[in-house]
Amino acid sequence: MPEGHSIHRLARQFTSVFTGETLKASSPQGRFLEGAGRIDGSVLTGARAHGKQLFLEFDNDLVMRVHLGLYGAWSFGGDSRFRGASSIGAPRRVGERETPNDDDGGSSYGGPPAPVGAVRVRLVSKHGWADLRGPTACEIITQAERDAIIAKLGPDPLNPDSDPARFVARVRRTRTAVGLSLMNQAVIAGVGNVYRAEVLFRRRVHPWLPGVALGEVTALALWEDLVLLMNDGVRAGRIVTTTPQHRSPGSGSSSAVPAEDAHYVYKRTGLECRICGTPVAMAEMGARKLYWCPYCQAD
DNA sequence: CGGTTATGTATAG
DNA sequence: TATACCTAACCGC
Repeated sequence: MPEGHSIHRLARQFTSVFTGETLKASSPQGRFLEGAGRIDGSVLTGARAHGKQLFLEFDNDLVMRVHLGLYGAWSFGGDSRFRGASSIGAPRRVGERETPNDDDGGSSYGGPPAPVGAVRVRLVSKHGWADLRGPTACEIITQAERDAIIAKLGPDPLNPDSDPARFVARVRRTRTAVGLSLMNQAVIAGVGNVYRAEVLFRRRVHPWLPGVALGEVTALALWEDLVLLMNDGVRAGRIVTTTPQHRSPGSGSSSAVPAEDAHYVYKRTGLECRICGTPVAMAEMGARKLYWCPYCQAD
């Protein structure tokens, strides 16, 4: 999936290319005909993200809520305003970055192409288009319903208004393993399986440590590191958690780091830890694969 | 071409 | 805990 950084990139993309535009909405796949009809012809007034939830807001006071789930993705195309990422969502390879727009970048735009694959929703302005495939959730809701959904989520490290103390108190109140709480969107919103494994490694926290045994300083350090990592993810369009001294020489900005150098432990089972050389371990936690270094993250 | 896999979550039992 | 959801890339045959 798309962890929180991808959803915030989408909010930014929709804000920059579609806000203020009248949108034609359709469902080529046919599974969102009614919902598309309720926003068809409306003006997008804004887009925002909280955790992995994307909210597109329209001038008829309706809100389109999208959750990409495990394999949802948006693709974009259009005139020169649409230059940049043409696809944001489910990555298909480790360390993958978003696919660049291979359009010629000219100002010509003759309308969207024939839909390819199962397009749940297609939004079209006079400048470009957006296609949504494979979301786990896509629905039209009211602003009150949107507020209720956000209220149930924990603080989002990518939201500057988030209160770190809420996360610190919540994670330390329960005996639940820290590795599980990081995946609980009611505890902290936007963290997924990659950021979970990587931030625990970077802060040298044993994944099975009960929350009550996590020090306040360490809990805050997890939060602060996620703020750093996820904001970098928003900038780069991919998850890179390694620092330059732990990568092969020569790679510059995080967007240029080779995929095999992007992570410390995620999907590196059996490979040597970049710090100590111990083979990286893997186990199931919360029905997801968890990766960690048994030496650097000893309990 | 079929089986596997995935950065996720809801629901059933 | 298990399964369903439902999409596309990758891998081995």
